[in-house]
Amino acid sequence: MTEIERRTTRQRRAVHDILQRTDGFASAQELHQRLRDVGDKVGLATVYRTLAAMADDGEVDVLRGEDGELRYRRCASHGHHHHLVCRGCGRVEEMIGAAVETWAEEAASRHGFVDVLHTFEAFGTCPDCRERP
Amino acid sequence: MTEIERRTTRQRRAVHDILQRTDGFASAQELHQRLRDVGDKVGLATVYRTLAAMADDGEVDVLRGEDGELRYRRCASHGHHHHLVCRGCGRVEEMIGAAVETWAEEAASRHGFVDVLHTFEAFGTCPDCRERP
DNA sequence: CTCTCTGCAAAACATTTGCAGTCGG
DNA sequence: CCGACTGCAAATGTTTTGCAGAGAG
Repeated sequence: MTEIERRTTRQRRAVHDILQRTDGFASAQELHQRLRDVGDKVGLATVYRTLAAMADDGEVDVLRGEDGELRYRRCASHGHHHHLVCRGCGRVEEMIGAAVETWAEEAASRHGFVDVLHTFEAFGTCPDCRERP
Repeated sequence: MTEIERRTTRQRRAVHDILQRTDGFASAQELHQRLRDVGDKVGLATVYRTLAAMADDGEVDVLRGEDGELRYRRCASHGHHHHLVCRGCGRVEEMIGAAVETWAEEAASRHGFVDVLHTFEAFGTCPDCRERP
């Protein structure tokens, strides 16, 4: 799946563009719908394949929502960081904290684990959505 | 879904028991299979419904595997904690650290978010599995 | 008795895959 | 031209749901 030649196609560009115009995370389904709304006809399967490829190449961030759905986002800050996602509007705040990283690494090595990757996601209600539920 | 009366049935007990005899996390599918192996006939749907109810009542820990599958475990330590799961054998180590909690809460309130829940999962390779890949 | 629980089959969903046709380089 | 890319439909795999009957209290 990795290190394969990628061609530049209309649909590839379309997915890339829609991702560029989208703040926060969006699922493949949502992106497909959004493309459809804009008039770009791209097959759902292609959206999935393209996103998978982009994620593979590290061009997009991926996270799994509370419901298990995969969500993608244009990769802005390339460093390792985590997210605070609003349940209501999907707005995303970034959380950067060396503390967690250190803690995770320390705990991992204490148990002798290697190749450890971790995910941290926080879901809550943002100020705006709190006012009008 | 919450605060509903729960009845004590054979299948309820069966699920509870199998969970009790299982170390680490297991998916609903796995538990259902295990029940079948033991001779306890319980419908798959019932396993799902029961696990959901138990999770709802805080009787079991729930975590979503890397593949998005939900996995359940008998709730040992009732406090809030996180997991270090071995990709190879599924072995689970618990990680307790006030630091993360504090950090998460602090970050959440800094952004004005409320009702914030967070998940942290670490996946790696344990010492045993490292030796024989 | 009453109301929750169960089983089974069907449905709902997100995601993947097989294939024949398309098209970038 | 060649092989990667696409669309569509069909397949997967997990989780949910509808409904009639069973059983706990």
